[in-house]
Amino acid sequence: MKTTIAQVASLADVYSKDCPSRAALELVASKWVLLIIPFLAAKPVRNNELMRRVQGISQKMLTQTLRELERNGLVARIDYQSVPPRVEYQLTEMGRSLSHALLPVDQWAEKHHARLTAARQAFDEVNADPSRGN
Amino acid sequence: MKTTIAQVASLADVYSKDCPSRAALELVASKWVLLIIPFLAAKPVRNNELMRRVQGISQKMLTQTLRELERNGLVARIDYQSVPPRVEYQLTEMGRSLSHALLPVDQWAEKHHARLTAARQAFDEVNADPSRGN
DNA sequence: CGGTATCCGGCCAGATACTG
DNA sequence: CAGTATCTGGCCGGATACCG
Repeated sequence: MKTTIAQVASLADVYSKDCPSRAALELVASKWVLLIIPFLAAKPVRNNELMRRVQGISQKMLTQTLRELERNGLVARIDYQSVPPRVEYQLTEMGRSLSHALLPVDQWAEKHHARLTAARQAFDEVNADPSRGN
Repeated sequence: MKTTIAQVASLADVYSKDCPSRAALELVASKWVLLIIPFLAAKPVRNNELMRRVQGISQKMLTQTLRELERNGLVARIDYQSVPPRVEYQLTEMGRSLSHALLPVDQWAEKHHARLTAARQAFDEVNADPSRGN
């Protein structure tokens, strides 16, 4: 698997300022989307479990993200109309196709984060504030 | 190619609030990174060409994004020290591995944007502001 | 050409309180 | 349990002007 010039050349729309595919890209360019979509790929999940498993997300951001994903047809919201309330979120078919694209990104982050940190530290050391003078 | 439960279960760190891999994910969760990294995969590119091809980006955001990618070891900045100035940006090996993960996301956006738009319009119609009352 | 520096409005997102 | 409503500070990013 190698990125070829032909593959990149095949991309055109996303580089166009006003193409709707740019909007699609911006929808996906979100850390919460990057976490939630692959998480839903395993099984339908309730609001509460997402709150616990996607650490650091607030109820507000969770609802907001899920709503936006539902609005764009990526996630289906299943309300069981029961008491106490029970709501499940699951991927649509289009959502599943997205999870196939996003999972490798998450895996990449887990695999390379140590090298990123090392590179960052090296860079910051070389470019340390010269006004301190040493 | 199908996303399995095992694959998602293999992800752990990114869902942890304080793991560095979360920071790695947030670095990538940017529309400009999503556009610039795959674009550099084809060949080394100059600042000026990026400005023209990545439509809508400002000089400020371009420099800021490239600097952050360079800092994290994903992009190398080649300054030819010539007059007039000539600077090229190219992917490092780690940057190339990232482009392999990001290209499918861009392709997904181009392929599905029409369905996203359609879903959004349908959703907004059903959930139209009820206070208007009809 | 390839950047910096500075200003500033707008929206993002956290905190908090409340609801069916 | 699964949300909504409201307030607010912070920072993101566009616009503009300047520099080697």
